[in-house]
Amino acid sequence: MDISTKERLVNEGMRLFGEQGYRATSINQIEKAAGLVPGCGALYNHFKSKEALLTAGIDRQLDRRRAMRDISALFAGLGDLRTELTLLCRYLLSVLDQEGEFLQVAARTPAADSARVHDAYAALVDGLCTELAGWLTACAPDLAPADARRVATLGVNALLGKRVSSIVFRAPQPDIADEDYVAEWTVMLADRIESLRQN
Amino acid sequence: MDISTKERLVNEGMRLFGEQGYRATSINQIEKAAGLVPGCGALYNHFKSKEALLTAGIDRQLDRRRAMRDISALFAGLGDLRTELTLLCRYLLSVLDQEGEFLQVAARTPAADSARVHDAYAALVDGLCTELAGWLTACAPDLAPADARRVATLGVNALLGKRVSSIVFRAPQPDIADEDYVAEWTVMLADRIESLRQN
Amino acid sequence: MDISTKERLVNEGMRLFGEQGYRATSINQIEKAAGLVPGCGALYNHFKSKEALLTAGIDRQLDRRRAMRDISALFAGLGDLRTELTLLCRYLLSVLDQEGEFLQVAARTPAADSARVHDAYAALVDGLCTELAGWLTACAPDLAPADARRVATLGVNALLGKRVSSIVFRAPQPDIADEDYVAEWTVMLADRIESLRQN
Amino acid sequence: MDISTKERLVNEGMRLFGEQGYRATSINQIEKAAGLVPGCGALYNHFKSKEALLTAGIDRQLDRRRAMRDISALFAGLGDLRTELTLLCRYLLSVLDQEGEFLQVAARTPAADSARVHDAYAALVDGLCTELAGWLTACAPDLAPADARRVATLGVNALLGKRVSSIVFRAPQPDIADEDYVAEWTVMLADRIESLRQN
DNA sequence: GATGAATGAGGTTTCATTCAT
DNA sequence: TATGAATGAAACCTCATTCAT
Repeated sequence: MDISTKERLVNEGMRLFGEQGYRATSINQIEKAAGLVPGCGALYNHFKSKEALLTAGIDRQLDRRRAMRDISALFAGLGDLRTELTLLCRYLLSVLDQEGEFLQVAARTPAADSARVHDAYAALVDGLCTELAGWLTACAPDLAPADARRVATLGVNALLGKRVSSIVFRAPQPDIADEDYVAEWTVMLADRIESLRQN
Repeated sequence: MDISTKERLVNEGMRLFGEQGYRATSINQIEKAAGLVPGCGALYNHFKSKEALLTAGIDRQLDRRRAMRDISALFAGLGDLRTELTLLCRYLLSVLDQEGEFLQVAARTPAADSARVHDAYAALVDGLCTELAGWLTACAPDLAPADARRVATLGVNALLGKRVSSIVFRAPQPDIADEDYVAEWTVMLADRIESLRQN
Repeated sequence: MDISTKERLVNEGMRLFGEQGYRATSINQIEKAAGLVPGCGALYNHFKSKEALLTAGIDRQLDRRRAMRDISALFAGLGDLRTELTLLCRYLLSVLDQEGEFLQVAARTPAADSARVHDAYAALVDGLCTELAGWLTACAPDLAPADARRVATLGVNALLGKRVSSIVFRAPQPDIADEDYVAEWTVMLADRIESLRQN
Repeated sequence: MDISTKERLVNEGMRLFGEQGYRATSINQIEKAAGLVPGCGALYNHFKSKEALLTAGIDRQLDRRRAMRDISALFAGLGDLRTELTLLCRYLLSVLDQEGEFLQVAARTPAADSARVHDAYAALVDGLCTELAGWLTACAPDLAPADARRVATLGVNALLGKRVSSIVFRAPQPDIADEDYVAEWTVMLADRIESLRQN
């Protein structure tokens, strides 16, 4: 029920890193947000340094991601390509949404400040592409691996671009509803896969 | 050959803002990079404040963008949908590459620091979508505007996602060459448009 | 014996503000004078800003003044007008001497820097005039209030002018000893009051 | 008709020194107020340094004061002590008003910044006391010089206190009109002088 | 005589961190 | 575990002054 001080520090730290960037966020701000008296370095009772807090936040995000992995396997075998693609698209979007805070942090934290952040980003995107490619292959076994990979990458990027716009750049694309976007995405990928299978 | 101090300040400022973020970049760094003695506030002979330098940089980027606009009109009328789409895709990627520094700055500058930055981002993406949608409509006049917009947004996002990954998150997707990506993008959009025209 | 850092900061701050003026006094100077390492912003552990330090100093002065108030009541009822006036004159001078540091600060701090300082000054002088006028009335009940006020104001100003010269402008009037000045002041006011009573 | 740049610099410099203090006033402010482009050091075409400008301003004030001196001689010989004292009181007040800007500068400029300022202040007050004492002696030749000096000093201080309150501390004493103050001052000094003559 | 640019010094304030309590 | 205080470094920015034009 009670949430520990350490956890609160990670929560507020990641939130503020996402909003303002790592360098632009002061330890005072984090302490204040976590309900501690700012300026007293209470954070140092829980983390060795500011960077250690960031690392802990990233690691927590990686853990969460690992826990979510392979949920997409549940969607397989429904038989209908379009239905499965729709579910998968929604799944990918929800992953990106869950990673929204992390995406912000990664975007606002230059590689010089934390290599780990950028490794985690690369792993995230690569993981999603691999996941989607694997699913495409599972669902259309006669697809060439390179083809699957190419289509999957484009599919992931199309979703990533949309979410990055709204989450990182805070510029949502309000003229197109998520529903319609998912539908369009599904059609394009399904058509393309069917077209590739025929060759 | 001669490049004015003011221009050098904008150049180096935007470069550093892109690399490190606005807040994380110090005026000393910018002055040093521009060949001035740091710590003397020489920057303030040219700009009222750090934020004014950022604003000048954004405005310069907006000017450059305006100058590039409508070049895509040159590609129209080649007759072959796939050829035109290929050119257009390359054009969009080159625009994003030219805006790379700006994308970095925008990603690393929270809205609280500069609303103008985020307005410029929204204008950029919206402009590209509008441009692409307009081109699709010109090339397939029987396309419903909403359809064109949807396809265009997805197309732009697919490119944006790719470039943001490499430019902002410094996580290129090296397993797929740009050429192949362009080809895939072209095929998917062309197929989709042709499919939409038949209805 | 022990005097807290916060108190030391107020002490030294007010002393330096008095000597040099508020704007001309740097926080480094104050920190150094208070025995802290300058340039580290140690002052900010105790005060929100430079202005907060000034405000604290003014408030402390106001407190001290309140504590001194109405001591003059002790002098009343001696029966002899001249004796009482002499005591009162010495009292007023001692108040001004105690407020010497504050007078310096007020003189050297333009209203734009701190309205509170100038309010405090007005309250001080007005308080002294009121106090003296009240005493005159108590000691010569048939005096018209306006007459008492006028005489009191002139009496206070005559002392204020002398002390401001020496304290604020550092130009003492060494040709006349304080004792003689007090005597002259007493005679002039006593004569005037007696003259006013007869009408 | 045209007022030279140099003169404008002295005018605006003294005005700003009076309002804000010497240290708190920047050369940029003075240049801007004088209609020059700030930050270009145009002031240095006319004065060797900021302090030289202050010195020039003080010297100009001293010149003006010298030009006014001995005007009081005009009032002598009217025969009526009270009439002459009234005129003299008005004269002294007008001198203080004319020196208002200088009084501000002197109050806000610590001695460390300019010894000349404080010498000028001492000379001003001493001059006024001497002038008044001389006039008292001229008008009542049987007055002991020490008596005259004492009364004169008190008289000058009573006016100085009033004007310093309003000019330097910006705390006018609005409950008593200048007219009434002059009348009270006249009566008190006249009574006192007459009383001294009888002994 | 006026200006744009440069510079060393220093202004107020914030920051990450440490330490005694 | 939390806090108040201290500190070195560095942030943004201003200042007085100089110099070439």
